[in-house]
Amino acid sequence: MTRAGKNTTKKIPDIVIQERLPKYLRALSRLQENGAVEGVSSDELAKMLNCSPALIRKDFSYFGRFGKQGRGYDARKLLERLRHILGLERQWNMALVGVGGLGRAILEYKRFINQGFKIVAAFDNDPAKIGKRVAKLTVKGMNQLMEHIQKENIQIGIVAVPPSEAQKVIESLEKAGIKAILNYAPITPRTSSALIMDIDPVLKLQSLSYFLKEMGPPNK
Amino acid sequence: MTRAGKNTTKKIPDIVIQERLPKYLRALSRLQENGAVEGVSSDELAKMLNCSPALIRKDFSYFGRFGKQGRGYDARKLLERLRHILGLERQWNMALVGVGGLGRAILEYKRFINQGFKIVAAFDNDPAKIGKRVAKLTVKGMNQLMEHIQKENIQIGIVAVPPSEAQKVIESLEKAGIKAILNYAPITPRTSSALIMDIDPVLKLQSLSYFLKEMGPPNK
DNA sequence: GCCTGTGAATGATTTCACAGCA
DNA sequence: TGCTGTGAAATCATTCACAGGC
Repeated sequence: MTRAGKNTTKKIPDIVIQERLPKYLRALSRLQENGAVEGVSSDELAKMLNCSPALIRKDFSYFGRFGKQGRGYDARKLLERLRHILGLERQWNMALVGVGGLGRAILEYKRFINQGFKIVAAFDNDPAKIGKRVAKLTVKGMNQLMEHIQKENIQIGIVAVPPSEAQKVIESLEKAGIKAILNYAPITPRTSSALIMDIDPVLKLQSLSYFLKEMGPPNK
Repeated sequence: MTRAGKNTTKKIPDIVIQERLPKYLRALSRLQENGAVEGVSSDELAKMLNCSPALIRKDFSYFGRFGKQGRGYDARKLLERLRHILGLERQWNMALVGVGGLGRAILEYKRFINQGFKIVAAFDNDPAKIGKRVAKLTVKGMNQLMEHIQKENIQIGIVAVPPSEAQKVIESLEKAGIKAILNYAPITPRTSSALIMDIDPVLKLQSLSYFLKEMGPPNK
C-alpha cells in the first residue's frame, strides 16, 4: 500500500537538522535584513554557506519541493518553510541552572529572546544566591526545579554549573521531565532520554591550536 | 623509497581534529582531576564519550601506537600525548574584537586562561569604549589592530561584534596576519586564508526545537 | 536557457572482526 | 586472557549528472 504520491520518506541525516538547516535559516534571515531579495538560487546560497549547491538542494528535498525550476527559491517562503520545519513558530521556555559568571552572561544574552527562546527561571544550589534577583528573575533553589518546570511550562534546560556538578544537574533535569538540554559545562554527559547539545569554546580553540601548529611559523 | 618503519601516513579525517581529540583530552583531564587512574581502556573511554571503542582506537592510530595490548592506555601518558598532538604545550595569545556584552563575558571567562589561551588585547570601533579598561585590558581602536597583533605576538582572533560588522572584522584580522579565528557572530563568514570556528548557541537551540516538536507533547 | 530535484556514483567515516602482543 | 591496532566490510554523506518543468 503506497502513500499518496511523492511521500519518499528517506532517512534525514542528523547533520542536516543539527547543523545545516539552522545555518540556512540564519543566512536567509541575514539576506532579509539587508535589502530583501525576491528569489535565491541554490548556487547563491551555496556561496554564502561555503558548501555545494547540490548539498543544499538535497537537504531541502528531504522536506518537499520548495523551489521552481529555472527560477530558484522564493526567499521569503523558504524562510517561513524552514522556520516551520524547525518548530520555530512558537516560543520555547527555558530554565537556567547555575548562576555564576557564565550563567549571568547567558541570562543577559539578547539573541535568545529575540529568536523565541526565553529563559523563564534560574536555579542554583548556593544559599547565598537563592532569593537574589538576576536579570529580572529570582534565583530558586534546586529543590524547586520540578515544581517550576511544570508550572512554567519549561521545555529546555541550560546547564552552566561546574563540571563536577553537571552530570547530577542533568539527571535532575531529566527527572523533572526535561527532554532537551543546552550544556555549557565542559563534560560529555550521559543522558537517559533527553537530547543534549554541548557548547565548549575551549574545544574549538584546541583544534585551532592543532592547525596553527601544523602550519608552523609564518615565515622562515 | 619508504620512510623508516611505520609511518603509515593516512589522511586524518577533519572530524578527528575538530571534534574528537579535544573531547578525549577533556575526558582524560576529568579522570585525572577525580582520583587519578593508572590505566584506561578504549572501552572505558568509549563509555565516557558515548562512542564505540573501535572509533577511539582508530583515531589514536592515526598518530601512533599509544596503548599496550591486554593492558589499555596509560592515562597520564595518553593525556600528555594528546596535549602534544594538539599543540597545547605552549600559551596562545588572542585578540578580542568587540567589547559589548558578549565581548565582556568572553574576557571574563576563566577557562580560556586556565587552558593556556590568553586574551592579551581588546579592540572596538566605538570611540566611547576606546581607552576604557575592561578586565585589566585597555580597549584599543581598530586602527591599532595590526600593530598590536605583531607587537604582542597574537595568533588567534575572537570576533564578538554584531553580524553586520563581522565579515569586515574578519577580513581585518586576516590582513593583520591572523590565521585562526573563533567567531561568535551569527554569520557564516568567508575567509581567504584563516581557519574559522563558529559558535552560535541559537543554532543548537533551533535544532533542539526540531526534536522537541518531532516527539510531540509529553502525553495525550 | 535556467535551475530544481534526484537516482546513481563516488567518497568518507565507522564498525567489524581478528591477528598478535603483554 | 584481555585489549590494542588495523585491514576489510559496511554504512553514511556528498557530489555528479541529467531529466524535466518553468
